[in-house]
Amino acid sequence: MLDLKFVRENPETVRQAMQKKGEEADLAGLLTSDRERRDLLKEVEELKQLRNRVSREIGKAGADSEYAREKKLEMKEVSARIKDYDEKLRDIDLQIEQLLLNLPNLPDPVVPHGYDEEDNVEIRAWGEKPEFTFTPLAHWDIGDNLDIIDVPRAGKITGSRFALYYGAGARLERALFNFMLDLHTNEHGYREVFPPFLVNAASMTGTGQLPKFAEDAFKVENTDLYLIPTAEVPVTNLHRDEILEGDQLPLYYAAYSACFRAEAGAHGRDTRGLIRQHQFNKVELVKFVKPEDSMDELEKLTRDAEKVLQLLGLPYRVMLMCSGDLGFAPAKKYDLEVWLPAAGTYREISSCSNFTDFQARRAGIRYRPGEGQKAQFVHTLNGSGVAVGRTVAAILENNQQEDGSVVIPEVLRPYFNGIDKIYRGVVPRKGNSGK
RNA sequence: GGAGAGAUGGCUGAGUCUGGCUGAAGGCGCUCGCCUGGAAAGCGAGUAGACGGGGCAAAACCUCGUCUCGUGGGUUCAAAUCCCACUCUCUCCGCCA
Repeated sequence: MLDLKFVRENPETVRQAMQKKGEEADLAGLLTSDRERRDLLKEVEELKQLRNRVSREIGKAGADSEYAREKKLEMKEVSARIKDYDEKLRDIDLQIEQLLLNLPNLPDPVVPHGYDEEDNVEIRAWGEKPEFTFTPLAHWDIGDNLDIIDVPRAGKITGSRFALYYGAGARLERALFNFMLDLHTNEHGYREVFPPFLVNAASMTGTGQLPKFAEDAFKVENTDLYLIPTAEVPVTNLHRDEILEGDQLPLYYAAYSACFRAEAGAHGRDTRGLIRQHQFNKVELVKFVKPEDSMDELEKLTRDAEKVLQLLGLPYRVMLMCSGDLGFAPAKKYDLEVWLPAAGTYREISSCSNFTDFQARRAGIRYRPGEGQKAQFVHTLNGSGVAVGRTVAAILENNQQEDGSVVIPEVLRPYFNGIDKIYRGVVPRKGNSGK
């Protein structure tokens, strides 16, 4: 959310930002309502001042005094008018709130102008794309051949865009999020959080999923609760409506969670495999920082996410999102894209964003820079560290061997009792060397 | 699910029965000052937020006003205080992984 005062004083800046991002919102309506609100406010406050003053005087003069009898009728009238104004004001406040919640964040000046993913800028790339002496299979075929991923039965149990894992596949999923959490908590200084997977509407509004993107979320019937689309939502809302002390910052959190997305509007896209599921696992990194540090913190956060892919030996590139692909809430965003050899493309596996004070203002997350100083909004950041399902896909595809087996990345082997390969029928239990 | 208790500032805690300069006593904490070689103790002063108007080029800040005692409504000239609904927390019982 943008500051209403800022919007009032810089409408042209806001208009340009919307245009750059390709977002639509009723800016003119907002400015009109704001003007109307301030006019109303002035009138009603004058009436309230009058009523307050007279009420005090009635109290002093005594409720049965001549003065009281005379003024009571008059004030009854005033109260009725106040009530009338207050109702109008409440309507317009609500209107302003909604309009404001639908204004996108301002893009950072360094964000390149562009319209879609074609205009994103590659910042750096890492790793060697594997060379195959055979035609590499897609991960869904590998998973099927190894009997570790079962899509048909997940479809029977639940529906499309779900998968279930067996044996080494399930172990791989679990090994990955354990590895990621271990890395970020042990090496990168994040505090582990295990959050609720259901959140209320206020939390969804705080991070920006609501009201604009309601159709992307699963809502639990007969409740106010939503399945989280990312751990970003519960973790960022940890400090909703709080004032943090300046010396507490920066705060780093790492959270594993399942993520649930309706994928409305993605019909027919990525229908096969693990790339686009209604439910997937992810380790999310969330930071609360001082405004002046947030751009540096975004760089560090991105590096922390990259480290996961580096240790897993997965080739990837870092893309700076152009204005048109930036999205609603971020001011600046990097995507990490992992190499998927079967399709011969890079696919997004992590998204690292600086939201500046956009979420903080929505969620009321502030900090006190120093003793006696006025509280101001923190900057929030988050990034996937990283999406687990897509990592499984990337490992299966990049590490596949001609005999159909898949080499387990070195750093994951401790989670596999030392087994170094997944092949059909392998059981990663203790004492099984995998030979 | 049944029964009961509660929600007040950064924290703690009065005020609610008996409505009226109470945005709210006291304590703790914090800030500044005095004291001290320095510190503790002691003493003095200060210490909520949001919104709108005015001062200011603007921020900080100053000033005036309005709102806020879980949330929303009602009664009243006037509500932390009375009435209703809801939310949340705690205790006991039941059920349950």
